[in-house]
Amino acid sequence: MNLTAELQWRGLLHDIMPGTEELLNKEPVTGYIGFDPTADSLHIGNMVPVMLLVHLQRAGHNPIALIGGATGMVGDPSGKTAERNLLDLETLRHNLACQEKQLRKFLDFETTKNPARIVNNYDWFQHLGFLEFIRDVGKHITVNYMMAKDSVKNRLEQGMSFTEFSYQLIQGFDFVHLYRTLGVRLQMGGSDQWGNITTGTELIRRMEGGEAFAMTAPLVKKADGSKFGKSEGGNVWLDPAKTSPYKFYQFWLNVADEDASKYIRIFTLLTQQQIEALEAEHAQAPHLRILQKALAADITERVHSKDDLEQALEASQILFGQGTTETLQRMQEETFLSVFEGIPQHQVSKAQLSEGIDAVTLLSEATGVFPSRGEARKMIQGGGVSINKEKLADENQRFNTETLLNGKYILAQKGKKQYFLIVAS
RNA sequence: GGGGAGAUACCAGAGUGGCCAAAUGGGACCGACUGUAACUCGGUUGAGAAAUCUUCGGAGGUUCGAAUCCUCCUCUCCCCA
Repeated sequence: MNLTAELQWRGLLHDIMPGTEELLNKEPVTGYIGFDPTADSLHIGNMVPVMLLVHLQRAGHNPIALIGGATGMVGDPSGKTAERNLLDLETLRHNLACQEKQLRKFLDFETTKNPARIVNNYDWFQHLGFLEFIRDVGKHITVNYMMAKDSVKNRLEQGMSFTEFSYQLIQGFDFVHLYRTLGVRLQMGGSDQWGNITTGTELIRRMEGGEAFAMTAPLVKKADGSKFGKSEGGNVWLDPAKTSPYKFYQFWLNVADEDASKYIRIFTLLTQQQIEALEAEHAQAPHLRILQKALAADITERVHSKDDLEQALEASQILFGQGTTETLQRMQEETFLSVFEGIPQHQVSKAQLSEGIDAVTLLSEATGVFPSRGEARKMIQGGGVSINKEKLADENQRFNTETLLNGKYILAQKGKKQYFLIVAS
């Protein structure tokens, strides 16, 4: 199956420039996608462009991931309703390094045939002077053309700085530079990047008399129309320090059926046959969440590791399976810790505990699980709190060292899904 | 440069001297149902056991009493030039 057909059935194809498909079918093409260093980790939304590169490489083409050391200094106005804050250089550099490390996990840099590459546009922008740039690049694009882009048009009312206005030229010149130096003829990205990408192909036509192509993936949304990639705590990050593998796994496990079908196509490399088989199986017994489990397992293993996946599975089993106070008590400390590695931890002093402590104080003042006593009390009264998997009926119930699992831990639970580990020390 | 409108809790948005810890909607969290769903329904959403205390852009003031009135400051938006 060729690349465009593959992307098509996976729901990864939104817009494609005429001639792109023909080019891809004819010869190996070098294509790139830019990543914006706004944070020190990629999040799952960034996995869409990552998958585009993965598919590009699997189809025998040459993928390049561009990290935006220069573009990150300016700030992409696409999809933004207000002017962005600039990042300082140090943050930027740190973010770039972190993202690069993550990108390396998904692409094959070792193959001799069509190895992936990473480039940083700061490398070619740092020595390019402003006069030189507006003379050599800016001369080829009219302000009228630039204003017609949605990213600019949408901001005309509220205003936008010259800095952000010029963003598309910077990104457009990346394309020119890569066209010249590495023979890049394709740029991909999210659908919000279409405007920036076409400024690039336009520049290539005018500056080089060359032809370059574009392809974008749709913006991923949830079935209910809300934004994809957020969980209670905010973004779902690839960095295990920001989103633990357990939480990461749980995020995917909890997606709606409709979304699971969609996401498994987008984020995994399972074949159409495999996916359809899973869907058929899922339809037989939706409560087993076959699709969600397959999706969560596949992506957790690829983003983190097999070990991380196994621990996430084990933790999920204990937390949501038949886990009782007894099973918790029987667990070895080592297993216990590895299972609960990803959940938030709070400290309590052993001395305080051995004197005996009531539930409200334990969960608020002593540990900070709840920000105030009132909130802890209300939640307990509402039947929303469990200790060591046992529902707390009385806010005045007292605890002491007897409560500790393995002589050290208390497992607190707010609602069904939010766990907190209280460590006595 | 001229004229006008406004700033209220996570967001939107009422309230224009006491009955206001502040309507209503959304969001968030909890509960019931369920598939660790969706839908629906119920509860909670400044702190405190309570008395009470701290909140309505900021600083002062008037008043027995201020989100509400006055003064100054900061910021935002709209219209005209």
